[in-house]
Amino acid sequence: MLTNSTAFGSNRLLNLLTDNCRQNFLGHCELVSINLGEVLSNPGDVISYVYFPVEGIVSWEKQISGSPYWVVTLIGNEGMICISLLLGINIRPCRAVVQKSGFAMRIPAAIFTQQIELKPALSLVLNRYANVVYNQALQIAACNLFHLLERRLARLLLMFQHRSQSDEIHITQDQLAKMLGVRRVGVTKAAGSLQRKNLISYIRGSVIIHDMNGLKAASCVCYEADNSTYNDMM
Amino acid sequence: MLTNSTAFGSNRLLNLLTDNCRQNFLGHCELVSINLGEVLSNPGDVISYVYFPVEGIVSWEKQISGSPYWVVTLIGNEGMICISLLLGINIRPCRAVVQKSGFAMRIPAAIFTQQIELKPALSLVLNRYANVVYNQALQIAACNLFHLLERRLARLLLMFQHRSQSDEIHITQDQLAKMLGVRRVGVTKAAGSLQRKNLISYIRGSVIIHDMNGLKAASCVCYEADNSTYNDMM
DNA sequence: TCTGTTATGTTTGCTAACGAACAGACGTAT
DNA sequence: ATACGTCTGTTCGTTAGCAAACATAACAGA
Repeated sequence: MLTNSTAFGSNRLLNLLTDNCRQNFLGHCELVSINLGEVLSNPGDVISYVYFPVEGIVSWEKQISGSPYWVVTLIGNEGMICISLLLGINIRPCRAVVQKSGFAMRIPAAIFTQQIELKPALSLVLNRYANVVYNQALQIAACNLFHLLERRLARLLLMFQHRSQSDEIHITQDQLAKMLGVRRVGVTKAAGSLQRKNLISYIRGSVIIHDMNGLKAASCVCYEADNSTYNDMM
Repeated sequence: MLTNSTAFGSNRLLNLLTDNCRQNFLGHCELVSINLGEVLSNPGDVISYVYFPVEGIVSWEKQISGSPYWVVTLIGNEGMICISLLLGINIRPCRAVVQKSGFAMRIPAAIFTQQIELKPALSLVLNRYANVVYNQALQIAACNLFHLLERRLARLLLMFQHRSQSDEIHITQDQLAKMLGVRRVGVTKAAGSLQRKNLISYIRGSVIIHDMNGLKAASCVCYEADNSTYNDMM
């Protein structure tokens, strides 16, 4: 039983609960390490565990017939995987892949469902988060429709930074391209442009953010919009 | 008190309830006419009523800062407006505009919340629909990212047809363009192409679908994908 | 019938992003 | 050291869709 999570960081959703409620919930959780490349969720699978990251980053990826996977959002210690269980749906809708190693609290699906029913405070918090997730989906839908690649790339980099609290992101242009649903060449061009503006620099497999405010200005409104939605709701 | 809704058509979500449960729920509803252009929901407003269309079509529209409104989905008698109340969120996230006149059952927000808590069967059905709505959002996000305008237009026309059970759609190219988040000229071009393939024809303010199967083939996978999601879940 | 408004058609030039292919630079393992 | 795989840079030709402007056609009301 885990009573102290500070040694591994903590999950911001669970932090919104009262100490009592959180401790009780954590008693049903297990701390697991999540490792780069690990797949926590496969679309169509029955949900066995719900994850609350406390460190590291997980990508939430959608695939539609005839197209590759692309990243809907990144999930760090501000969120959870997967919310659909809140609605009583026990089938995973998306793929979740670890993009930065770390740790997560995980809880068996059945116990999670039980806890939701027992603890109104818990479902209150998580319902609000579910609403954030829906709004994020609408935001990225609009973003895909209206915003240029360079801005979308800037947005994605900021999302990484925000969730890792680090200015260095270990990722290749090819991976970024797949996340954004575009060609690698497109990312090379956009990243080159951001570098020329002295906002970022990169070498083989890692991107360094030099000017966060500049990058915010170069990104689309969606980064700030998502953050606002989260802060307003939670 | 409404005990018989057949005279006005019915709502497919409510039809999934047992007769008893539905009759009881409808007792709290009021049948109202919804008229072309009427705005049922404005983003940011407090939710006063929840609507269950029984006839007609409502568009669910999102706006992000710096860009115009575009249509996330169309809602007919297969759906409801707005689901966020299911999660206890009483602020409207999107704009809802009547695109085809008809009727809807409406229920005050407070009573709706009460009913949800009282009737597990009701919340079961609506939770499933909420999941459909989330998946639709992901689908349109991918659609905006990967699919060509002509296919997206075909998709939208099929969505209209499906919800109105009519091959004639009263709408201008300019309105279709706004819905899709593109220029009117783009729609003129795409619609011209669909017409040349003998799938549709159109005159001043109305589009007629001549070959539904051909139009399905010309549309993107998203139309069928959304229908499958709905049918699998409900 | 005339006139103003709305809907559709078409053009020109431009840009973002695509697909495909290739070259060089950097690591790492043998 | 060499060889191989991976990552990044660059090119060429193509296309979808943008922005703006203008032309035609249909309808509605005075």
